[in-house]
Amino acid sequence: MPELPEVEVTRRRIEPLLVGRRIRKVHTTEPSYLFITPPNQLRRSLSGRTVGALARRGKYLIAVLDDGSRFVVHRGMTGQLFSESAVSPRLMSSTARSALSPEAQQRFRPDAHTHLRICFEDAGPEVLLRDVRKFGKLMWLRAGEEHPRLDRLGIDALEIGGEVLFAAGRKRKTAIKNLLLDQSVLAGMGNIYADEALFLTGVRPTRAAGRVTRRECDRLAQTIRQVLGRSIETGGASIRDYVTPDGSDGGYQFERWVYARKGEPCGQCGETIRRIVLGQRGTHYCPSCQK
DNA sequence: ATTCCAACCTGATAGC
DNA sequence: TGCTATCAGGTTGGAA
Repeated sequence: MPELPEVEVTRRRIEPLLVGRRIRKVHTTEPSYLFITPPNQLRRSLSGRTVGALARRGKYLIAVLDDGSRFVVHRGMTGQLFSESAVSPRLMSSTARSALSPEAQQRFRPDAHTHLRICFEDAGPEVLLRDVRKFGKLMWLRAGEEHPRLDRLGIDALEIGGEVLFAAGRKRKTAIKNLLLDQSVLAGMGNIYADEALFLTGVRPTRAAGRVTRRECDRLAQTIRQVLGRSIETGGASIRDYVTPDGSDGGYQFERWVYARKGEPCGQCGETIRRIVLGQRGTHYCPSCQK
């Protein structure tokens, strides 16, 4: 679910719900693929701490705690981070929803997919993490501790320039789309925005990275920054599971040109949008606009 | 060094 | 209605 814009919007909006608050207690589910730091250790490490700041690196959210340790969250494909008071149909499964009265649907109830509940000393709302597929990652790092997942990240996609992109693509045979999704090159890029940026630059996703010219890299980098920035402005893309911390939807799904538009006419030329699989990811493009 | 691809997990939906 | 196949916004790690 969450690519850079969704993570950044979440960071900005959940920051006031975390920073300066002292954690009283943390509830978790049982150990699973989701927990890099075992849940019992996570509960122990977070309890009693006050959140000092909330940062973002690529698709990772990093809460810096008052003892210098860090709580790191990656939301994978379906991770949702939100306030106890959030209201959204996306926060429960459709089967669960259909069994409830309309009034009951308005109130979020922690379910089996709610893997983290952070309760605070003050009377304010809890902060929750829900992740149906458990592709997300939660870890706690002591002060100064490093981790390869963070160390491997390349330049933040909001800061990308044409020269870096061009340099990364030299002598690479892989498709330009795959290069854009490589987090060690461009931290934060994800499937939607890779497809959208390539469409707006007129470059076909299958083109070998080494065959993208310097000039195209300049335009591609600029387009990437624009697309990501615009999505942040609209609150991110709510195509499936993504909601902002208060439960409201983002708006970027209404602005996309090609992503999940297979079979629809291209908004620029009318040609039919195609879907192929590239690097195991659904990839969408206009065969006429993208060379 | 680079590229490919199975695996992690659950739910929604399209098609028959 | 029900069953089956396909699809989903991500990342890792190991094989080729």
